Amino acid sequence: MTRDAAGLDKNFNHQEAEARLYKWWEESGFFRADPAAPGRPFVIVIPPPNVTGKLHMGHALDETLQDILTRYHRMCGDNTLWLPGTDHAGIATQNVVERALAAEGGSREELGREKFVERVWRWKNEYGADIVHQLRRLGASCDWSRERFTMDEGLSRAVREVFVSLYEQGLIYRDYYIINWCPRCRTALADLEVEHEDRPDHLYYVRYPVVGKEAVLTVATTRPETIFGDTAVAVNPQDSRFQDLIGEKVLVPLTDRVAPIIADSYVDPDFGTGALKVTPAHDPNDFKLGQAHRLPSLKCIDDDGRMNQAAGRYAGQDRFDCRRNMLAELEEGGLLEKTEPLTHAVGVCYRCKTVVEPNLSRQWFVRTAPLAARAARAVRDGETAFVPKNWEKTYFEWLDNIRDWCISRQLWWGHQIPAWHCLSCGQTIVSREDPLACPYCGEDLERDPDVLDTWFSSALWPFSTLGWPDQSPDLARYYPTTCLVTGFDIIFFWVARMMMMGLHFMKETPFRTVIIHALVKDAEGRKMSKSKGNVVDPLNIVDRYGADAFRFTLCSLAGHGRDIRLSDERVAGYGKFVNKLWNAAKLVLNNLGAARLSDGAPAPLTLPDRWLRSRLDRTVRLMRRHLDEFYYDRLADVIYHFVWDEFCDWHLELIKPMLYGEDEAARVSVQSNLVYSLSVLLKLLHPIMPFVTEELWSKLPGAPGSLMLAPFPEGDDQVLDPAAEERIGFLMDVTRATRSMRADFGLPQAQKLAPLVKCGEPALASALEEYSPLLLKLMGAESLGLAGAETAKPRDAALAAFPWGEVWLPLAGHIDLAEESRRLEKELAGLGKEAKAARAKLANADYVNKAPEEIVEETRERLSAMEARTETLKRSLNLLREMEAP
RNA sequence: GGGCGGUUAACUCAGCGGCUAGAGUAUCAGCCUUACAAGCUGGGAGUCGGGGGUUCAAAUCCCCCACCGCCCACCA
Repeated sequence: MTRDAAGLDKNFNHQEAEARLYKWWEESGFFRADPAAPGRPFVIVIPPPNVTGKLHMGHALDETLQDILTRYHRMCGDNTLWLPGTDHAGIATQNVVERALAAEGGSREELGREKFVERVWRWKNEYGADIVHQLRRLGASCDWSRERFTMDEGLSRAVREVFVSLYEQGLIYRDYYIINWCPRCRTALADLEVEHEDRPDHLYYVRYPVVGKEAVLTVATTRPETIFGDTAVAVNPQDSRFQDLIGEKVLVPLTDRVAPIIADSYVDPDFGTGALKVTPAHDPNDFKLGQAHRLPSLKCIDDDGRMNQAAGRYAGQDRFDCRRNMLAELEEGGLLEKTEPLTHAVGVCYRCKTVVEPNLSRQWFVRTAPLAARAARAVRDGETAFVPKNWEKTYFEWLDNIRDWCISRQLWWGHQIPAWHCLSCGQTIVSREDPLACPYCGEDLERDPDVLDTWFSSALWPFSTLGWPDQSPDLARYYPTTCLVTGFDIIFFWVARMMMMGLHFMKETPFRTVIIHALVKDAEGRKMSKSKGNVVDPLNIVDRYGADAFRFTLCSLAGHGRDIRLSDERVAGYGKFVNKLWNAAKLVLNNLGAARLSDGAPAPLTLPDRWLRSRLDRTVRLMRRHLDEFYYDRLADVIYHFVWDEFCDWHLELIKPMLYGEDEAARVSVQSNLVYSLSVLLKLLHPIMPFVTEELWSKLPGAPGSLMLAPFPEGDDQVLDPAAEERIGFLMDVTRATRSMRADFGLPQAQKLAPLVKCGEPALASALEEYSPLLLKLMGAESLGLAGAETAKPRDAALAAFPWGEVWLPLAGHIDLAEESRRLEKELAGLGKEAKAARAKLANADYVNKAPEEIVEETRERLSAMEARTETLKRSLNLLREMEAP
């Protein structure tokens, strides 16, 4: 590829530059944080991706938003740390390795616990790094020297310390309870880990003969197989239909057991038959009823989802096979009254979608009430704020209704619970150090086989990664963290639990701001999923359009909504933006003369330069505001339009004549402003588009070191220049009016024009005189004249009216009178409508009296300007009519 | 059952009490103007989901309705 004088290729070669620049940044240690360094801390801990994961759009969005903040604050001179890492993802990872084993014809049971865990570690070390390397492709400026893993030694120590402390404080306990059980994963699940899906199903009406009476009690159930675990039938005590049956007994169908008929107000008389079968071992509600009425619990389904001995001859059958088979038997025996279709919510495992089986078992729980109350209070008191704020309601909703958290999992991959059970005396020991023998009786101990919920260790992430429980320098300097950036799907799973643990153990909120972003959907708004085949691979986008274009796209889409629709066209559009920037820089860099950035900020001399500096300053302020308030979409919008519209379309075009001209003083002034303003643009863009900006920075004469470490621009009242903005605004009006009239009259580009401007304001008129040469090319004009106050508009000239005056375009021989009349009439009509509305407002006494003074004043000014323009247009139109008339 | 969003141009979205409701894409017309045709210039395009209310003023605030989506939930 050919390079120009400034050393720039024709286009930005993102493939080559991204790899090279990232390597340079990383090797130079630019990402590394130093707790001993000065500066206000700015800290983000990454939401750790699962080691099993491949980088998907959700990560890409999440990491991009974090990197934008990180790079911005690093440039602001803050002591910035973005701490990366991965999560061991208990069930997910175990599933992956089990599948691999199965493919080899093995199983984890065959291998045994120790060997299996070794095998998972090998898998993790081999493949777990994938996602971490993929993050680098996006330009993520994480401090890789601090990378952590939820099962590394330090974090494991933190987990153990937390478990033991909570146990000692009575906030962790072990008990029999009905929990959600996944028969496929063969583990308990927390309530949160159960997803509810509406599925079409059936309601079966089953007859329970009443013992010693002719009566039959019919019960409606969706799960007839649990009949084998029935230990009562319940009715509502108010229900007149069943008064004489309360206290009697029924024969449980297909068994030889009898069960009492009990009364409880929980039963809804209007559902089904008003009678409810009670299976305390396999239904949470029934479990409660069982406790209240001291009913026995009878399990009829085993941990693998098969019926047990309680199911008699159905023992060993899968629960759903059993259902089918027993229904046939009920039918035959005349015990099935009827079957109705029913759609209801079925709980399924969030990992494998298997229908969960509520199951009575002994598990470990966290007593959440006190922790949750504190976590809610921290947000109510403003110690932590959500952005956007409305997510706080969701957060409160969950915390205020929280139930105890089941944390034990019957898996092998994870943090094994530090509890030992004495085989002899039955005591349980929970300890920081592995005990050798039972402290109560001296006999042998057996370690509790269960591991902890993956989210238990993630809950500690903001402080465990910084060295806790040790009082490390990192912990002292970087806790609490500043921002947490994540999707709303894990507010409960993760955010709320980090709040609980952080507040409990660190006595301080884990982060000041929680930035909740939308979820990335496909272009049609559908969730991306493998089964739908609509998954877009972020790395494929990066390959095709470059990380910068991709990041800019994600930034521009990251409004405060609920979902983000990613389309290829959008990314392609921002790819063009990268190209635009590249080319603008090429123009600048190839025409700088001797100007160097190290010469310092120039004193702006020419009007276009003063204008640009002023506009740039406003842009800097806006960018900072949007960055500080996390308005990513506005951030992208502001810089996009500044670069494209103001810098490229106007400034560069305005200064070209001076840049290429003979006047050396003007040229040098323009050049020094160019090198300076380009440098500011690159800084502003860098957090969003790190690669192309760094590459251009390296070509900027006199630009020191890496752009990553350059100071982010600040607003400067000295360069705000409203007068320059007004003058350039006026020159733009003239230019646009002329262009527009050319188009309206269909004049070819080759046709040179000679517009005249009539302007009563001396300051503007003098700007026109001075800078009209710069405009000629933009308008395709050969001359641009200033009409004196007494000059009348030539009869054959087209007209454009402005608050400051008029633009006339003499069109001898070209003017189409009818066309010009149409133009003016259209303009007048629009103006008339607007003026009418303004007049109506001002005629309204209520408006004049009640609206704020400045609003009313503004309306008055607008109206008088409109009236002046209307007059001008009318005069011109009358003139035309006279000419048209024979 | 409870809660939260959304409905604005052909498409994707922004605006959330006060300039003639904006942008990108798409579209139409004219241009290869020595940074960029991945470009330049000009234009067209919207009863802001429906209905009611509050207000001097409503896309914006309140109520009702319709449709779409999401989350939470132990009615079998």
